[in-house]
Amino acid sequence: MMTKNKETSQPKKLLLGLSGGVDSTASAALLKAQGFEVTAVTLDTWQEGETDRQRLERAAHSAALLGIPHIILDVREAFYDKVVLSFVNDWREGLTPNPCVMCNPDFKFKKMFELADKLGCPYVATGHYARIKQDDCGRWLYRASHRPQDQSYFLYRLPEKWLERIRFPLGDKTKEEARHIAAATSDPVAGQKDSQDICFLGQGKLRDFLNQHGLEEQEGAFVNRAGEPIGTHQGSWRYTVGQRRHLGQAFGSRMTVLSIDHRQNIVVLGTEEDAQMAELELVDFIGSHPLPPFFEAEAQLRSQGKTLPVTVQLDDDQRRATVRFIQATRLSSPGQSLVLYEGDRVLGGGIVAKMRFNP
RNA sequence: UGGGGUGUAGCCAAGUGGUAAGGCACGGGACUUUGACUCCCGCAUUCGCAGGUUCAAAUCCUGCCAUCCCAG
Repeated sequence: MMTKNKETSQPKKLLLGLSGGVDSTASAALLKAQGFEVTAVTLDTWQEGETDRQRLERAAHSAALLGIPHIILDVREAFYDKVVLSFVNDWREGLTPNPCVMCNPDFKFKKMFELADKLGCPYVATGHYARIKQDDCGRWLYRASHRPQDQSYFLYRLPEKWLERIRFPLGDKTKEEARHIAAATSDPVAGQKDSQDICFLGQGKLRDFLNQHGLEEQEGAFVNRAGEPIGTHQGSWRYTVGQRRHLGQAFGSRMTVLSIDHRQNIVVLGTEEDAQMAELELVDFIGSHPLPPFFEAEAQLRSQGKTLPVTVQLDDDQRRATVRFIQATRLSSPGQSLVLYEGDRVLGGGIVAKMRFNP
């Protein structure tokens, strides 16, 4: 059922990222109903396993049902170079990267804009749950209307110049609404599960993946904060800062990974009290717009994480920031992102570099 | 060898006559476009071994074994 919008004199050409999942399919239907001349693109990013083939087929199927042109873009090599390799390299350097945060600006949207320009599409859209608003300063990324759906955390690194051309049709929708809309288009898509781990891991587990990519595992020492050995670990790559389960060894009580030294293959463990941090340093900071050198904000260390009141001290070049938590909070991990909000508005964010624990 | 202590699941550990807490580890699931975190479920027919007392024993008795400490 397609109601052509009469008011829309010229169709607005738009390139939509169609993954074959619920959200992008619903987006396609919505955008079409809004009078956009939609072309769908599915990025073929990975080669392993059946699941990805099925995903491409579902996307093609949905596009056909909606009667919109569909392009499958083979970007496997670029994806590997840009996203996968830097992911592995980050791990090698002792970081715990968030591939989605980097993939969006550095790869996914980038590729889509390239194609959009080639096709002469002024607009680019995805099924992300986020909004974009404009004020005197320009455009800002906002949280989705429905907080449980909000994915702005993953998008904070999108440059402002792109926001003008981006449309997020699901920004004010709930997951249920999206599911209904998708169901009206394509049953098999609507039945898809939401959950997703790192998209390029396939069936395998993260540790196996890292292993296959050259991060060998070697037994080493668990040490306490004093540096005294208290156990044996299976290889520092198997752990991530903040982890406090599946350590592979019983210590009598819960222990948390406080830090990891991949060079010396040492994993430092502490108690839950040891794992509280009051302050951290961000690098690769990106502000949505120029920000004052010192300000208050709310911070999130995770997409669906708690909102934590903080003060932010920016360096002169606005590339680094010191974030102080009003209340000490459980540690994050180097390589993860901290995103700053003012209400629903995304102020910016950066990559966690150093954390200061409680004495 | 003599004296003392201890032996409960992979680890730690409650439980001293009434029919095996808990934590960690492990397995499974939920949550989730990141790693984690969190949540749920499962996990000793059996308490070093062998006898004995008792309606009833991991808990009492006897013997043996193992292990730790002290003793020159």
